[in-house]
Amino acid sequence: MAPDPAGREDRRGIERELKRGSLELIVLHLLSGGEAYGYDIVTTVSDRTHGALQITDGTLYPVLYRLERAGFVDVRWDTPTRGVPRKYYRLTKAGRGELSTMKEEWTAFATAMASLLDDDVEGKKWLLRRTSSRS
Amino acid sequence: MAPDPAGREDRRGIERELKRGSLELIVLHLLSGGEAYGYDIVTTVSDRTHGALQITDGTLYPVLYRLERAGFVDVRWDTPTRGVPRKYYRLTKAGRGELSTMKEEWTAFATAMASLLDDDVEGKKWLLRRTSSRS
DNA sequence: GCCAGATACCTTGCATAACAATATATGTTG
DNA sequence: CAACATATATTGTTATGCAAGGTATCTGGC
Repeated sequence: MAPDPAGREDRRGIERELKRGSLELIVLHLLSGGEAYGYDIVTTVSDRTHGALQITDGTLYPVLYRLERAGFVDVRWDTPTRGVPRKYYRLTKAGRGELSTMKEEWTAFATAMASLLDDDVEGKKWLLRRTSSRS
Repeated sequence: MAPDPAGREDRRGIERELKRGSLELIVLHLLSGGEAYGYDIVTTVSDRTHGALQITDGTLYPVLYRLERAGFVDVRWDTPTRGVPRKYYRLTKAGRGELSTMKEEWTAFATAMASLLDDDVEGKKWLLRRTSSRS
């Protein structure tokens, strides 16, 4: 809305990179609650995460297209006589399988990261491969 | 070590994408335990995560270069009369600040993801923006 | 009727980063 | 001296998030 209040666009956050590979999982997960259309998903993601996660429509539509191509979602056009046409997406069986797989992969990754970061690196030393014994 | 036991390399995993933006954090974190050189970091990452996280040297060196350029690490060449020359990296003050920032960003992201995925999406319905009251 | 803004979809081009492949040089071992 | 491990570096490929632009419909104000 606001055209960027103050200089915050320079916060070249890593967030953009973090989303990589997570968006498909997010969309698949949200669709497991029933069919939905693109514009709704955009706002719902921001909603459910209280703004912590945000995606733009320019990002989402390619994601949906990828999911459709891969056979993970089915598409249905809703073109009412009155009202803007909407494209509804619904999980397929393969989509549920993929959701399950991606969830596991994400959890494994997050777990590995968390254990790495929680690690007290101060105490531990490096592998200390020695080329010559300096003893 | 094992040159890929069975057909698993076709698992065009999302893992590659998940690492996006996390590697710098990982490297900074590991360096907080003291100086280290590139080759060592590669094996240490795999080591500390029990193989769950792996990076190649072709990936790491650009990361280190980026960190150096940004002023987050200092570099020191070690060229012994005997032995392969090594390039040692050490966190700068700015590097510690960045580490702290990235850690927070990563945690915020992971938390948002976790809460989203743990969410019982079945029960919740979509925002249900209605164009016309169908009552 | 007309204009502004919200809704809803779609596409193009750019920047970034992970990685395979490749190259170089040194050290070690048989 | 050949083979392998150590150690650093670069190039080209590829994937994807996103800004920026576009189209079309509906609603409300005047």
